Amino acid sequence: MYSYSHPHPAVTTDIVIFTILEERLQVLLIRRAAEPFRNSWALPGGFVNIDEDLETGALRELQEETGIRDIYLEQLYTFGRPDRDPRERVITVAYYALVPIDQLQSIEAASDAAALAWHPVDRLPALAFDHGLIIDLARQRLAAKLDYSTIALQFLPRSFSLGELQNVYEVIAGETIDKRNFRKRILGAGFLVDTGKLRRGNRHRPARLYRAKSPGTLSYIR
Amino acid sequence: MYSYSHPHPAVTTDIVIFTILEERLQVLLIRRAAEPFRNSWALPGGFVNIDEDLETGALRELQEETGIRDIYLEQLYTFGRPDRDPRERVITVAYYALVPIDQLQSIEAASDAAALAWHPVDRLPALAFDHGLIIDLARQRLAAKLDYSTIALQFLPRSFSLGELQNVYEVIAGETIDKRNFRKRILGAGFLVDTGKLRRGNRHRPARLYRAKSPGTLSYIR
DNA sequence: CCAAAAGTGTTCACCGTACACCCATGA
DNA sequence: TCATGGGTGTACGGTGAACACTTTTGG
Repeated sequence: MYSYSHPHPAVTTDIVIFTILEERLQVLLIRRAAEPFRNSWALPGGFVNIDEDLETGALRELQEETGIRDIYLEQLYTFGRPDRDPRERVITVAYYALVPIDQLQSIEAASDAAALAWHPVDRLPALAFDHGLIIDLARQRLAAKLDYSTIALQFLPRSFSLGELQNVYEVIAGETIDKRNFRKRILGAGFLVDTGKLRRGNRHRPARLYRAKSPGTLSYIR
Repeated sequence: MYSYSHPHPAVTTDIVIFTILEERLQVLLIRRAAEPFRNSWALPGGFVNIDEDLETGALRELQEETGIRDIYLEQLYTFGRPDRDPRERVITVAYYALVPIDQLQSIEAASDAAALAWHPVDRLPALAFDHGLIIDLARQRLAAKLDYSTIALQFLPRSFSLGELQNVYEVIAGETIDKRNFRKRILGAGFLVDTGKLRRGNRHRPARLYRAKSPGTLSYIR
């Protein structure tokens, strides 16, 4: 069954990095400096080291190319069409990651690439390889997970208002939600706790701040 | 980013092949003839050819090792811990497949391996590599998909009774279901059509036979 | 005082769940 | 005639959806 005689393909990880910026779901892309697809936009990613776990490799690429650390990361799907890279056989294990909106500044600071930019997922430029497919699948997965998990919390700082959380839902689902129903559903689910604090300083009524009951952990609903 | 200098890992596909047999969810395993894990049971699978799509490779392994063709196949997850194979770095793209109960006989006939056997998922023998983890994840995915898709139909012949379908649900979920509620829910979902035929020849009242409205296609509910 | 977001309840339709008996057949 | 699975309806509680006004603040 197993032998050493087979030619081995290259294996990479690519990461679809989402955030919410300017009321839109956006993806972090890197402009390619080399052929093929020179000057096209592409997902951050790269080769998996020979002694490195797949997820570790994805985290390393994330850190090296964008400076991002300690964020939610999940394996998405593995893409392996033989013709997806014109140079050699490259199989890519795609991941997706979510960046909290309060950590956006730190990205440009830490990354050596000035070629990084956020792009709204509904207005993507021409993309290298099959990265368009990958982003599309990631978007579907993210939208599906909104309904039955606490994944939306990964976009927000430790404490946040219900209005901010509702905004995350609306932007990803692409539709507005009734405020009263949303609050009933979210508070009824029981994974938020009231911090007792208020967000003041806006020119309107202050919002109660909540935090996740188990921060960092993904919970499932129903 | 991409270069030819990196050492490339081996890439395999492994397939968790499910069926329902003797009122139990079972997995098809192959007894290993070679080291490592000689004489342990393992998932069918093998190397991806260098010019072959991942799914094509999985289908080919399925055919070669078990004789099975034309069944439901879906990518599950990619496992890549550096130590998962003691010989060299092997990344495996795991798939799962569902064999209809009316195709079980054809398997032993077509496979050259007398070392193939069905094992109930809740009574598995010692398994090679991380194949225990893979089966466990596949089982979770299958159980989850029961609730929101028509995947259960993949275990049944073209036409089947509601009792047979209910049995599939019960065996996979591991719990009994109220018959009237089940029938209301399934028929209400609208993806079955009455064939008008009856299954006779048992020593009890004949059952109406149904078939999928779109056979082969997976539909989603809600 | 005004603009802007926060906060709050009720009604109704629908759906999942609990629950028990008769039917048709072959042996 | 009897054992076996097939087939059927109703009542109830919970949940998701629709819907509008008052509150609090900063400028």
